[in-house]
Amino acid sequence: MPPAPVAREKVLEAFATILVTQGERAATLEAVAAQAGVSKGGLLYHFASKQALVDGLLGRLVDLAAADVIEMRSAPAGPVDHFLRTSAQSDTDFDRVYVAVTRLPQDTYPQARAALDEAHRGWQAAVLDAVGDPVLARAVVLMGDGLYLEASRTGDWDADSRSRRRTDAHVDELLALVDRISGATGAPADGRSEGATAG
Amino acid sequence: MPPAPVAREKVLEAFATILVTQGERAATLEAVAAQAGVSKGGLLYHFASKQALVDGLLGRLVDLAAADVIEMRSAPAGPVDHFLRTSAQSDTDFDRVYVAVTRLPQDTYPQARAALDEAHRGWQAAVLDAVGDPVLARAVVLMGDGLYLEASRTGDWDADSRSRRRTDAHVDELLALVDRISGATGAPADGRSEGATAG
DNA sequence: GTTACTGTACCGTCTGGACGGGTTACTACA
DNA sequence: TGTAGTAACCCGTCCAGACGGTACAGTAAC
Repeated sequence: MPPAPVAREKVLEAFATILVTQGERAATLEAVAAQAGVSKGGLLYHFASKQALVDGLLGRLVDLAAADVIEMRSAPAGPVDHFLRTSAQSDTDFDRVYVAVTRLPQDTYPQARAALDEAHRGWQAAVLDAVGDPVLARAVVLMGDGLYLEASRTGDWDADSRSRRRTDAHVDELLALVDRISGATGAPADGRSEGATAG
Repeated sequence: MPPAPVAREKVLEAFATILVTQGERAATLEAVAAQAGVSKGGLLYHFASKQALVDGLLGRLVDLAAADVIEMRSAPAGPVDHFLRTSAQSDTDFDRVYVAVTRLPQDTYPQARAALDEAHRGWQAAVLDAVGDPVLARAVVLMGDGLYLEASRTGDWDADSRSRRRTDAHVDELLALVDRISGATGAPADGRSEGATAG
């Protein structure tokens, strides 16, 4: 086997990072290559065009989203806890890629919208199974999106998460709120959403 | 008085529209001028540089945000109703400008983050006054952001809002949910958030 | 005469993409 | 063991076009 294509992963990661921190404008092939520590020619070897680069990022998103839903459903503290807690983070691969795709123009890349919708369907279904009520499930998913947006505003995308604890406390309160509602509205189907909310 | 500077408004509106529909990349001076029906020279007459154009958009955002908070606080159905309902829309000036600024790279334009934060503070305060509970207020504002993100994904930015009714129904359910919680948690301070939620 | 533009022409820089190398890892055959 | 071949991986450079911005001459309303 020839040398493992290490550049491909690095390029995708760099693309997402630049999209999030500096925006679509700054995400040029050269800038991405430089961030990845790869030459421009090396980048173009793996992704023959910018469209191919975007497609690669979208593929990565659907993979990570599928993995995230599986992780959600088997999370010890329940899907809701896992979902909201990770939504508030900004230091994992998945968060970075998700927000990166959010920054892409949805009109120019219709597949970006499709990928985001697919991720949402997975979340929605998992949360619904946990809380029972469709309206509450929708509210939870919306709050998750709000947390993503908040995290993307607040920044901290490469710093070593100094403000994590503060954000986590806020999420704890939200989880407690969801627990109260879900307890009052109807019995949860299977998700143990009251496990580790640290009241 | 010489002819009113009508081009200035059109340029700002065009800038926001292109940012939302086609992204930061496509928002070149020439493209903005063309979308506004103005010559490039005419655009540069009002905004001497791209930075000035961005500043103009940010100024417009803070103005519209301030007006929106006032409108919220005097809305017949209460601040929460007004907030969530307008968050789900995508056909008003304010929504377009808000999402447009969201699309700007926050690292490159720090004032964009400041403007967005200012808007959030206004919303948060108004919602808090209405629902009483800080955690619930935070949840509502997060849901509003989620609705903005959803609207920016779903599109409908220049179509004449065919799917408005469907979206509105979903918001009705969310408002009913918020009413139930706010009733159970504590008495609202002054906002009549149970007025027109169409239960 | 000032304000509010239109229109064209131009400059320096950056961008996506093409292209021609070059290195590494593995296989084929003797 | 040697050695030739192949293919995946990656580098560095080049170019036409687009970009932000400048300049300037002209037009029309007030």
